[in-house]
Amino acid sequence: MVVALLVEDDEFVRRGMQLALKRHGHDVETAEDGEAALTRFGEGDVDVVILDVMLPGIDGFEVCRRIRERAQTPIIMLTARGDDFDIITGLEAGADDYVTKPVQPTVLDARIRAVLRRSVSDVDGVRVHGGLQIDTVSLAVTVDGHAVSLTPTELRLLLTLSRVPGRVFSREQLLEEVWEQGYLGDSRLVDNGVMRLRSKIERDPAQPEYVETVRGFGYRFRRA
Amino acid sequence: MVVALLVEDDEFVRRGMQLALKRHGHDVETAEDGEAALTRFGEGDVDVVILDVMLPGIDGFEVCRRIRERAQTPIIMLTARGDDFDIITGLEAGADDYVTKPVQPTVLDARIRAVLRRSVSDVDGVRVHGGLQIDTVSLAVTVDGHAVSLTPTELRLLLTLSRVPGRVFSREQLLEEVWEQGYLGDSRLVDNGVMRLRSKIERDPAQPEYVETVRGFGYRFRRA
DNA sequence: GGATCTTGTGACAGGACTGCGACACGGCGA
DNA sequence: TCGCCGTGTCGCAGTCCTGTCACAAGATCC
Repeated sequence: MVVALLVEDDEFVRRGMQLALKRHGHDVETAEDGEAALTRFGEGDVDVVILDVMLPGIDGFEVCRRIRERAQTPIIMLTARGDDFDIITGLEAGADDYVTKPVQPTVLDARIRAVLRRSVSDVDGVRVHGGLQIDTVSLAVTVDGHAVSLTPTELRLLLTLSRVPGRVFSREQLLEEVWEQGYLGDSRLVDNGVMRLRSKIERDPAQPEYVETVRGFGYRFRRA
Repeated sequence: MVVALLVEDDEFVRRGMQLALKRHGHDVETAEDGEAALTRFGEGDVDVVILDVMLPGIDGFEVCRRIRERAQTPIIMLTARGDDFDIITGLEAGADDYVTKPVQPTVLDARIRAVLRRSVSDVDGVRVHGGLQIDTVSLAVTVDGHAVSLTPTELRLLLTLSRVPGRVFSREQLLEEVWEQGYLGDSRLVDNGVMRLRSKIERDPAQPEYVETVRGFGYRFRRA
């Protein structure tokens, strides 16, 4: 039985979704604001968090960040608009997925299953992709069994990209996430970072199998 | 031009809303009960359904469920004010949004646009149309199971067109949305873009099954 | 059937994007 | 202080993309 923590301030939406998710076989606990959510989360036993962005008090992004500080529990954000800004901010705050409201219970159920499936590959803090192993706790990286030594920037880049395999990250997003604080610098910086990372983890950097270029858009970590 | 199917039994309300929505630039077809709605829907070419809950015969929820069995077309429910039960039931039946009556035309128009923007068959970030799959997160496109490599412009074009299948996009609209910044260039540019896209995703570019030409108006993505 | 307008298609040159090497700067430990 | 390592920046070359033109093919209207 999956235990979901649903954080939503609108009582009717909360009730409705709780009901619907229970029908899909999940155990659903609820919280109506960020404080309550963090408290409940701290008590443990939560498998997945479904988090509304708009909350009274601490907003969803902040709740997301605080949860991420302590745990890798999957988080699905609920955003009201089809707004890309929300989505990007959410993913940057560490969310695993996002769903736009109003949401169909079946869709949400599918997302929950998808996100749980994905997080299984992250058991014990180790991400495995082919011959590449990333230990997100000890920060050790091995390729085909051989330990690789990455610099801090390379490591952050790899961790960021591999957090959501398959997702395309634009250079701007990577600058913000990896290099932090609105970097105005040349986005060639990202190219260089990628090149350096590839030279260490790819068997053949000219034919990368982990970090792919998506011409015109950015980079993505190849989905297994 | 967006085609809306308005299902409402009260003739006075129906006429009024039809008129108002037409003023907002939508093409509005009407049905006065569930039977008629399903029949009309089956004939195709409906972009969005506006569905009263209280209908003679088959009620709105049931109509909603039956439409959901065959299509992901967005559905906006009209419910009597303050009836929260309706809202939850509606969302569970697969509605995308709900509006309480009496409704202001501008509000309804805004909802229609919002619901269309949020897009139709975008579950799990994957749009599926026949043999064509578009993953809007990883930006991967496959045709009949084979991965296709699209250039940035081709991809933006495909994403734009497929966002609202069935809707006709004029060359000017495509120039704005795909090529961005008030492009003054030849609109033959769009033709060329479409040609290049077709050559990659269509089985027989001479008989396109995804990107259709609407002579004199522009292009549209065929509805599944 | 012919005139006219619209769309499809190939070719091509200019330009954008990316990979990559080189280099300088600054922090840090020896 | 020196040397090393990590990092940001620059420039260049190759590749791929794209805007434009010209013309063919097809649709539409009279």
